[in-house]
Amino acid sequence: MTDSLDPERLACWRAYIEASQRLFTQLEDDLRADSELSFADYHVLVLLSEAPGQRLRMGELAGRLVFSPSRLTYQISSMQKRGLVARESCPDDRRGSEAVLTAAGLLTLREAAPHHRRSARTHLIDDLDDAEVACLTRVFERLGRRLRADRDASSTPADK
Amino acid sequence: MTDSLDPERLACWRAYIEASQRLFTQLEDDLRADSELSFADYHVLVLLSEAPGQRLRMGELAGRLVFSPSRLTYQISSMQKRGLVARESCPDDRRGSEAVLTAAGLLTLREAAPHHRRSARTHLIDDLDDAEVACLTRVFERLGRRLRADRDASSTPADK
DNA sequence: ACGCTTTGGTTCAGATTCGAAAATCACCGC
DNA sequence: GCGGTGATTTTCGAATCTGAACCAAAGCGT
Repeated sequence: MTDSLDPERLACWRAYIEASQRLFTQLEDDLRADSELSFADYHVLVLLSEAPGQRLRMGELAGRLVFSPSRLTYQISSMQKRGLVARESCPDDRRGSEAVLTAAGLLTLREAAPHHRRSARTHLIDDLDDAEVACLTRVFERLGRRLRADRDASSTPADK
Repeated sequence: MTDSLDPERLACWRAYIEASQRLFTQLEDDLRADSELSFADYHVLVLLSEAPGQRLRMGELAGRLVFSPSRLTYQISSMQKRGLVARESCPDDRRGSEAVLTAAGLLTLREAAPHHRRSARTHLIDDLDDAEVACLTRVFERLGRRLRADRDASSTPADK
């Protein structure tokens, strides 16, 4: 009762949820249509390609992808089988390992990128005016920061 | 090259993708923490509870949930096992069947709703000012309409 | 009424995902 | 240096999801 949403905000919430789910599935479909990559595959390739040395620790990658640890293991194994990434054990910390982008992976990414960008643009980006871009950026960067903080806080219960 | 995104829009895109993924997983976790429902379960219950007669055709449900047909079958079967919904064959069209909300399902929904609303509010909604709500609503309703239209168009290739 | 195509749903096999427990190694104080 | 504690990743089993094949009923033309 006391915590019901007013109609405007309820409509906002629902529109966001539904459209986002549609958009994510559409992006998946597009990506699979003109490359051999899933959205997750693509995202991994992008992150690695931008990382120094084109390599990242598993934990770091999982954090940025918002993947559970076990999902990341499966994901990387799958990409490893297809030759897109390699797994190397970390020199500094022998507990950890890191994913490294291969030449084939980079090539695949360069191949897929234009298609994906086009897909992102036609489905959402080109349809936004400057004010909307500014608004979305502000909202979602704030949201991302907060959710990241929440997660860190709950994993580190250094409270009180 | 010619289709690269300017930095503002790239940042916008990435912030949206990452924050949304975080938000969706957070909502799942919250929901599971204080009820026995997944986000999909909850969504099904909401749609049924608002439908006339608290019943919906499978196809209709699949369309609104953005689920593949087989996924919906699985989803409903699972909820049926738990007594949240019942399956009845449609009188008008004997091919079809419809999902009906049970008393237990309605009760479960009423139980879970306040928690979920609270979660939606603390993670996103309460953090938005009125202008942002208006902006998001406008953007995502437009996006939803367009994606729905795209999908209908591709399934009905009544072109030319 | 009879074939043919289409539509609404399900089933099945296989791929993907998750959570929990285990394995591996690092770090710290003694 | 040794045992305890913590961090990082993998393994394992169960749950979920997908696409393709399938079935039964409806629609349509003849």
